[in-house]
Order: sequence, then structure tokens, then C-alpha cells
Amino acid sequence: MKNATVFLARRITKVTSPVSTLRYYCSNPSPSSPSRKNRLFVGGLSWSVDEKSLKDAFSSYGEVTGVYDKDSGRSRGFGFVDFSKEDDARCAKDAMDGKALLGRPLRISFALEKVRGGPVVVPRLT
DNA sequence: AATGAGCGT
Repeated sequence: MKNATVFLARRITKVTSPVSTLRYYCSNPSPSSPSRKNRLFVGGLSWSVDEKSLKDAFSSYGEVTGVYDKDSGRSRGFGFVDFSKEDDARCAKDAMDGKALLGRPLRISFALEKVRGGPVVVPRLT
């Protein structure tokens, strides 16, 4: 339970594509799965759910983040949970998805890849 | 303030 929250886990990918006569933007060639397996999106939360409640439910599996809204400080009704291992994420999802928390059924799915200052996904320009 | 599918720092 001491794993640090990691937002930037991108590794340098070696570009082995032949030099094209067109663009040379440094976007990630790999399409990448739209969802990170190490992070879960937890929705369906009651408005009154706090981080503690979510932690209480997921602390056994990983870390809980992003429950509150930065703007209003209120609950957004969803949160995120970081895991060290995909297996833990899978386990937690399989174990908690659809379960009720504070009278409201949880909607758990793999989180999308959203990082502040993240690379802009450029669809194929050709 | 109230909102009920969604995807954040």
C-alpha cells in the first residue's frame, strides 16, 4: 500500500520505421490501448462518497485518487484507483464492479489514458 | 444548486 502514484510511466520507444518523406512528428507510433490496465475508473458513486469511503473499499487493492472536483471541491460522482499490478486491478474490478456502495451500484471500468500535458493523439494523417 | 452517464491531477 505504499506504491507511489505514477502519472508518467511512458517509456522511450525506439522508432524503427523507415524514414518517410512526409511528417516526422514524434507521436507515439503504437496505437496503445485506450485504457490503462493499471488504473480503474470507478463511477456510479453516490454524491456523498468521499475518498475515504472509496479507499476503504479499494485500499486493499490499490490507491484511490480523483474523487473530488478541483473546481468545486465536491464529489464528482466518480473516482480513480491506481494499482501496482494489472492483476490487482482485474481482481478489484471483478470483485467490486456492480457492487453497491452507500446504496449505489458501482460502475467500474478501466480508466482512459488522460494525463496532463499528455501527447496529442494524432489520427493518421497520411 | 442539482445532477446519475461518464473518464482526472
